[in-house]
Amino acid sequence: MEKYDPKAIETKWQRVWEDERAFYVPNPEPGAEPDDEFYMLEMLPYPSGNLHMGHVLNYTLGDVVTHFKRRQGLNVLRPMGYDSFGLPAENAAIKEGGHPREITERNIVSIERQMRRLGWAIDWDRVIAAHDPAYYRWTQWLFLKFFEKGLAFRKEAPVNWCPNDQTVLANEQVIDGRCERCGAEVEARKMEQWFFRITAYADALLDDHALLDWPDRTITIQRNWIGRSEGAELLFRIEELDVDLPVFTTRPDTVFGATFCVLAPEHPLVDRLVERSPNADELREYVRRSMAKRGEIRAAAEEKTGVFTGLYAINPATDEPIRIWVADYVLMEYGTGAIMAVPGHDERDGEYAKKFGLPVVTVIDEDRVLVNSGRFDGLPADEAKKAIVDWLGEQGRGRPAVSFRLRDWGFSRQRYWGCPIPIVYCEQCGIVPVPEADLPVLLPEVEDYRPKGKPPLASNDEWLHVPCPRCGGPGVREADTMDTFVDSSWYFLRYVDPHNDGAPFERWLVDFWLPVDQYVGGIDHATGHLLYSRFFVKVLNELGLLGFREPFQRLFHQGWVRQGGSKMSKSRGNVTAPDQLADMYGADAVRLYILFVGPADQDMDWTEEGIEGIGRFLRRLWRIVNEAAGATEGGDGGPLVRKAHETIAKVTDDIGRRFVFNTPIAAVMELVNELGRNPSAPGARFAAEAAVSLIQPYAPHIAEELWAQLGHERLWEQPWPVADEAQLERETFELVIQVNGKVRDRVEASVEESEEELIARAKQSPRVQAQLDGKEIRQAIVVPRKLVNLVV
RNA sequence: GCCGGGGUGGCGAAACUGGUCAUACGCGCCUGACUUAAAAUCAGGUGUCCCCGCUGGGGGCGUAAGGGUUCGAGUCCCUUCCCCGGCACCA
Repeated sequence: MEKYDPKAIETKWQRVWEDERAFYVPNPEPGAEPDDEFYMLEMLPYPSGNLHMGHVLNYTLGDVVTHFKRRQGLNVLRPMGYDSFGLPAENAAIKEGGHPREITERNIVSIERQMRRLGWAIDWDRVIAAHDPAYYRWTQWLFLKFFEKGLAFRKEAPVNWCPNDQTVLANEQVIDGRCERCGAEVEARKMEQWFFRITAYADALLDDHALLDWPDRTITIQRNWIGRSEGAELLFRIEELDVDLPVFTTRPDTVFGATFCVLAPEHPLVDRLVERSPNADELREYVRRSMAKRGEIRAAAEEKTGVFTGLYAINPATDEPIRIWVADYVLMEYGTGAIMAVPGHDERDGEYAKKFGLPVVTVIDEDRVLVNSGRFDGLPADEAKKAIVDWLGEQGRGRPAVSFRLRDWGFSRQRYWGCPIPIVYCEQCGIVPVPEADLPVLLPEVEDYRPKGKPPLASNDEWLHVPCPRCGGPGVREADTMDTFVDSSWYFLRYVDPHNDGAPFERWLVDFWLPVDQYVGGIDHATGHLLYSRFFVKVLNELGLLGFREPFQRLFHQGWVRQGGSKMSKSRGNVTAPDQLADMYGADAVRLYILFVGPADQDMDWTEEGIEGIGRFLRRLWRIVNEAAGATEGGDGGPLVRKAHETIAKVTDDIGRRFVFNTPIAAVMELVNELGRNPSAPGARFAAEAAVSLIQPYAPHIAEELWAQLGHERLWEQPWPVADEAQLERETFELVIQVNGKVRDRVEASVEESEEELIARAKQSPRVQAQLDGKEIRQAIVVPRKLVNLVV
């Protein structure tokens, strides 16, 4: 028997698979109907130079499912790509020199080598990269479709502005309110930006959760993020301005208790209020200061602030004049940017009223019934909501309304390394889309990636100034780039048709493969990528580009693999990179270990303690299977054969139904241990074959080699084993005998025995008799094929 | 504060719909075999307390804490404590 040499075996089989194109998946012939196709997808990596253990967990898990489903006879699409635009490469270029493209492409080469080293079954013909013009051409094309529909648009919105670097910062670049690079305090600034109108899909995004087989917590996170609130919009008349001020409330039942109104400092009516206000100077100063503060700073304020405008609005329920205030605890982004304040029943309003000495009226008593509410007195609060809105509605002073917390998706980035936005600004024509025929708008070369008050792309004058596509007059290109989440909102569609240069994808191909049958990725994308992609698919569906409404049918979140910071890794020194670990123990050991160490959906602190044990297991497997290879075929029945069938059933159920990945490994270990104890028992060969076959999705290299030593070929395409029900059937079982719920004895019993016979046997047990000690048996519970419980 | 997830041996964790002395599988540790020795490998042991006629056998207690439901609870219900994650002036 040769020694187990993981490196040699792994190189050998990886070459065989590549030569045979074992895991390349051709597209169907046109007209093919979806039947046995299965789309397995893991979130694509950002190509940093190195794989980390989180990647290894993510992609090994996907790999196990891929092999499992393939061997169950499904046609499995399992592609890979790179989310290759984005800040890290750009920051590296700024810091160390070089071009973000060179850095990115070097990293892609490196990360792909590491992926191949781990032996993942990937269709490398379908690789895509966000920064490849052949890809981002279609990102731009899709943008144009959204633009035509009015779903991509420009509007003014507050952004993070670093006064020192003269640039807009992404939220991720603001650390504790300061610029991550220079440390200057970041300001809020209003700028015109590009947005996707995701808010128009808020209800669809909520409703279609019903179509998904997703974890509850993810759906809950999305639901909270979208934040649908039902209530009413009520009109508070401001006579001095001759306008009706609309306010949104979820508590129209408390309108009789609305004793003042508050406007956000950004509210469009504020300017007009200032004009009329006796407090104009104070008000103007307050508005100026609040608007320079970012939202988080405002939210963190310990005490509420605000200024009385000196003007009044009419409460539509009481017809009483109430004071109008401007205060920054009211947010312009939510509802109408103005509220009716009900200090008696809203904590925040109450706090405010207390500070400024404003009147407080209680309108709901302890029985949740209305008081001080005129004709509505005595009505239960939940009934009053509708009644009051109806009543105000009849007078034209209110209507039912729904408010969302979800905001439109701002995707302008004043950065270099991203997808250019295909727009030209023309003095005559305004915002003009670049014609489809002129795509892609290639990312221009620039001298300096640092944004200096204008986006880096704008520093290339030659690129920036182009004739207007519509009138031919002087035009200026959009110099912002797109958020990288745009790139990743449709990549899963491109995989099915990655080389198409006439369209982003063929509709029949996406309709054939999608929705994704199993998606695997981190839960950190719950309110980002997973929401954006759903939005994209809904829009593309409406555009007739595809025939489904949801991209990801089933979703699984792998846990976080934490590294560093923990006691363990500090005391143990540096953490080894996955490919180094593969060189030390073999790829199979790394793959097994990351899945064996705990449940895949649970966070873990990375430790290398224990990978030795996997190494031992693989060497033992190698030895024991080699020995069993000499055993004769056949051997029906017997404990070893039964154990093998039980293991087949367990592993199949765990991966297929329960979607758990650590316990199948333990089950195969048990089988191998049993086989090791009985190397020449009947069925040894069968047990060895089962063990090898079952471990193949986890450790495909050693499995393939051992399969060959067992005299077979091409395990990767062998049908997944099926447990023989007949072999699982038992004639006898171990009867557990309990007295008052405590196990007292266990005896062998036949499955044929009746309840009475089992009870009789229980009573006969000497150990039971000792417990009974002459006491009267009041009841006997029998669980068929399991136990008898005697109650005394 | 709100929402979600979780607390099981020295450690990572099993126990899937309440039903086989809870702790499978692995790590670590202990003992033994092989060896001049060590490593590797192999075999055995490893919750806790107690009892006995003590190379064996028996019993009590144990799944964050307390209570409940049940013939039977790690699993279901209630209360409390702790940890992790998300959201957080959203009217």
